[in-house]
Amino acid sequence: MTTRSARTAERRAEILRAALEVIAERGYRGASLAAVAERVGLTQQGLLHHFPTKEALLVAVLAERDQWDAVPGGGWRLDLLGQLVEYNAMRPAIVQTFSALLGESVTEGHPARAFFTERYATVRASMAQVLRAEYGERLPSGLTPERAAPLLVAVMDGLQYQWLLAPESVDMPEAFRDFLTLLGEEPSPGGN
Amino acid sequence: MTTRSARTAERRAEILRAALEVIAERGYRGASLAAVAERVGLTQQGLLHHFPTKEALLVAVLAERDQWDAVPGGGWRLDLLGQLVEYNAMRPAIVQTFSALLGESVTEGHPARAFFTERYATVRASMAQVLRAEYGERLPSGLTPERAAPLLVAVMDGLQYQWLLAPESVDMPEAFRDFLTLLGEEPSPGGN
DNA sequence: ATTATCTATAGATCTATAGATAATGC
DNA sequence: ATTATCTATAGATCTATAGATAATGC
Repeated sequence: MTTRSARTAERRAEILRAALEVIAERGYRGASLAAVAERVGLTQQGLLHHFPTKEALLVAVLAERDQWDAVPGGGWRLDLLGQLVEYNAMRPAIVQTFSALLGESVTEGHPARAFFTERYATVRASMAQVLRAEYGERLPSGLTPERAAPLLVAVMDGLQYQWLLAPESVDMPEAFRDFLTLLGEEPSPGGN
Repeated sequence: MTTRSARTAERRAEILRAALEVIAERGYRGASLAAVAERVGLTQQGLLHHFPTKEALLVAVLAERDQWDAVPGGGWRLDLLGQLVEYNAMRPAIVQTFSALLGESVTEGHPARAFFTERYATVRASMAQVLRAEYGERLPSGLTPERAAPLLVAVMDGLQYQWLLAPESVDMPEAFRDFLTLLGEEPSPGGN
């Protein structure tokens, strides 16, 4: 890696960071190239030197996320998911970016649609594996890992929206732990 | 109600229907007044006679939804929620409109933000009441109705996104019933 | 009279392309 | 030589306002 390409990589990283912020604030459709460029001290045309189209910029943002989510060594363990949610609760900008993109992605012809469709298929399969590793073929509730996985994913996403809209009212990590309890633990024997 | 205002009301209803469709396809930021107008056979300026600004049109769409959700006679019962989800599974356009709007609403200065913030506070409180009516102060899992309510809401929203992105892969009503099982039923005694 | 709708248009944006200039690395 | 960045600009949109005309109801 020459000095030159290292600088390019650095510049691209700056641009991606700025794009992430602007998308969090305005969504992808509302994020103008000029706004992203301004945040890194470039003109809009200067930015287009690094990413030839707006869509290429989005794809790069999404690709970075994918890398970010991949856990070295293979899979998640169930008890680490709670920590992931705690980590997310400290990074509202990232959560907001991807919540906004997910929302937009269900509209027709959105450039992130294929990304999210594939991603959710992968994440459901991966969560099913995590649940199987923890509980075997049946969770305590009787659900199979494949049936429980979409619920696990749905709770994570749904809580993010509620939390973004009312962070003081929704304790996202606590709520997620509650869900894990629901999935795996018996009612406390002394309960009413 | 005079004939005149009845016609006006009809026209407004047509416009709202068209706006719902266009928002489902493009989101609010991507929905142009011209596209909505064209769908009802009006010019963009003709549309603005009925709704003076784009934001006023959005507010009217949201207000209609509120009315639509309100259950006559007060509250939901837990077993009716499953039917609501089944009904939604037959109306992808409406689900898509509100999923797109929810996603956009977390961005800054979005005109639907206050609506969703208030709505979720209300819906959480309402779901807590439903759960209390069904289970009393503790669900079988030991959770209080107030702790379980955000999870119930999160599952409904999260499943909608997964279903919109992959309707063949995600059986939304079934998944929601699974969640109700998780909330309320003991593991089958004969389970492993 | 009032309501509904249209034509014309101002004033902002937005993405992307063309082509020039400055900076960097061999 | 190549890379980074800029100025200039084409070509589409978009929202909203102004003011005219057509249709409707008293």
